[in-house]
Amino acid sequence: MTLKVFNTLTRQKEEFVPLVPGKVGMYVCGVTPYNHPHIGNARPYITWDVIRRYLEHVGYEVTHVQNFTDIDDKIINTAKAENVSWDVIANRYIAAYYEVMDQLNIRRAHLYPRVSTHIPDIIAMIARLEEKGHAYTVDGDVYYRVESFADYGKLSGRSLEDMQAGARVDVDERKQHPMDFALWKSAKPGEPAWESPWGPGRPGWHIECSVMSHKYLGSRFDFHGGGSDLIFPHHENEIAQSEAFSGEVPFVQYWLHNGFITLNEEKMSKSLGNFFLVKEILEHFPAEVVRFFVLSTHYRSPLDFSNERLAEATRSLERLKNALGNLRYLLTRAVDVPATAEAQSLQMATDNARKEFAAAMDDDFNTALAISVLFGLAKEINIYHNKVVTGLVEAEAATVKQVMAAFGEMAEILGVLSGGAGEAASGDDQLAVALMDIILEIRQEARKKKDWGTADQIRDRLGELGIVMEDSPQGVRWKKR
RNA sequence: GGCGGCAUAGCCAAGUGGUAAGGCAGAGGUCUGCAAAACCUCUAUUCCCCAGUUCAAAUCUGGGUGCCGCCUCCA
Repeated sequence: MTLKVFNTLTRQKEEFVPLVPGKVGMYVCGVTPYNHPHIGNARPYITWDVIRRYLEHVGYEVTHVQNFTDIDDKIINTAKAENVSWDVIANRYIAAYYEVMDQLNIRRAHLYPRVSTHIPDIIAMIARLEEKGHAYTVDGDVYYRVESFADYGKLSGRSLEDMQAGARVDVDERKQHPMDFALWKSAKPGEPAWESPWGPGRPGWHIECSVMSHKYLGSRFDFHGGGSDLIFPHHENEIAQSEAFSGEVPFVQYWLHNGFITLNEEKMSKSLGNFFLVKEILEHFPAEVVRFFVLSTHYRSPLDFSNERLAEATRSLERLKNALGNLRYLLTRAVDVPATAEAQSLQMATDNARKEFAAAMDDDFNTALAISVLFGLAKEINIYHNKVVTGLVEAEAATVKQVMAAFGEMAEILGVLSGGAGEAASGDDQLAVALMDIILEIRQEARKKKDWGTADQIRDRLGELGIVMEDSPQGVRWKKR
């Protein structure tokens, strides 16, 4: 099985070959921390988290770098409005970023470089670009000369002529070409500024990613990702900067871009004002459901957000949770007996699921298909569980453990159904379990006496607390919703 | 105007040449004090429309329609 990824640069799926065997370098464009992240912001990070988990699962040593654009107009404006320093805003929303992304079970990147701590590196790269004739200075501003880079437009598939024709913005007359973009912006009064050979100022937007990816991943690396709105101009400009700077081509082996989250079929964005903050969503839905919802569609497809869809994802995920619950139950009942035909059949289904799951992920990280594999395995688990519960067969320990391991492994790659493998109860849980035992005992006695009123009252009241009761011929089981 | 993407059942969604995965919702059944969960069965002769290529097309080609995105800060 070989991993294939869709490369935006070539517009086709390509076999993944790492630059250095066994290692992967990935750079993911991070946020500008001037506000709380919305669900659209979260999509790329969930996506790249799963990509990283899968790459690590198949044995790569991954270095994941993700920046924070902590110097920017929007941050400066927000700071002005609140009458605080820019770094207060940046730090506040970086903390907010970590908080919700942690809740979403997104593994932290290895490095989170910030613009403000890389000014000397940025100045050095701009100076070098100027030396090589790719940049020019006008009144303390430094611009990248797009006409000096022959491949300009190769990522977004447009030529400089096309773009001139479609230009909708007022062109700065001082620029040599309308598409020339700022590498260094001279400081206006009251703005945060750093000393430079061109006078006090701050970096333009695009240069940071070229600088930081180069510094931490080298002049060439494997993956670069972000939302598809970054293709132009941000990533196009990065290519122009990085390749002109190092002379090494291509700077990035595989460009991967995720589709947008939409709201009523329209792109969700802060500038349009149609967004849901992650922290608000997490007040109403478990983080796991949000993750599952995002992964239930291929990362390149648009994904329409709504409460209805999240509710649907909740019910859908419930099915997998129930199967996992059944598997845990089987584990408590499992005995060392020779594998029955039923156990062998489950083993086979598990082996197949593993293979199909890997095949799905190998095909450009098709999580939607991978999830369907999990549903297929859940059904097999439930069938076996039914046979055990009805006393048809005994739960065979080796098989059950094997299924648990496989199910846990797949769930772990997706980052859902945490605690996939049998986990020990914590102190609080043990107390809860003991209390539940007592309550269930009382209820069972009531049921024996056909005192349905009491039995149902207990079930209803616990139901209000989110505890679901399931009666079966073998006794009662309960779970938290 | 330029560039790119998408259109599959009530809803969501996989599927890039071999005869429509999966989930949600719905119907019937098994189990059950009732419920829940689970299992079984059913729910698209058909993949926006038209034409073409092919033994064979949801999948390829051409045309049309509709929707979305980028070209300006944006994940």
